[in-house]
Amino acid sequence: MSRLTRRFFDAPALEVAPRLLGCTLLLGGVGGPIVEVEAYEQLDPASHSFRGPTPRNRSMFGPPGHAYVYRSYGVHWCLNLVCDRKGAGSAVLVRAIEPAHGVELMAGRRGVDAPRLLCSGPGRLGQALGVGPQHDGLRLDEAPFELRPAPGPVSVLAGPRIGISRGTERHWRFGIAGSPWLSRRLAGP
DNA sequence: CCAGTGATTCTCT
DNA sequence: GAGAATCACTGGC
Repeated sequence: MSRLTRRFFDAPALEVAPRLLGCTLLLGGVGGPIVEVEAYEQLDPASHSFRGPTPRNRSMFGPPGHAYVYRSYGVHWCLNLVCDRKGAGSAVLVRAIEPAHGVELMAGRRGVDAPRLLCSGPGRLGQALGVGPQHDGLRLDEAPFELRPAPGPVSVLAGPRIGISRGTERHWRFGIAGSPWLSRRLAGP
């Protein structure tokens, strides 16, 4: 793990999540700027790590700067970026990116052409980038992953996380204000 | 709005 | 080990 990547992710997911917005995420050269994320911490009833390590979530308890990939609803592969020091059970769910690189490949994998339907949502994004169980636990600073810093500051909005039944009072979903690529709109200030 | 989807995890024997 | 509930979603009504 490179020093830079280690330092970037060695913080609670709640801190790392907004800093990821605007950073370009690629898998096999396919991807684009991250526009929407959610933070999950261990002391968080909505988090997979809430009840401690299990076979599925073990990557969440591994070193920061690695991927945690899980299968959702028996269908979708969703991508998380592990944060904080070893054992913290802290990660950021990547919910949406702007389809910028490999758009044709994304469209082929997704079976749709509409750009809005390629990467807007964690399941869609996983399918578009070709995320699978083979990526669970991989480092984010080497192939097939690539993570580039944001070119400049972005305007961040926060709101409740999507699709959870507990921990809904925590407004730990973050998105770039006004981005047309969000999976759902975020309320303004 | 709600059905499909199948692994994961909890609870009770 | 078996039965049941839950689920960080999507797509089609």
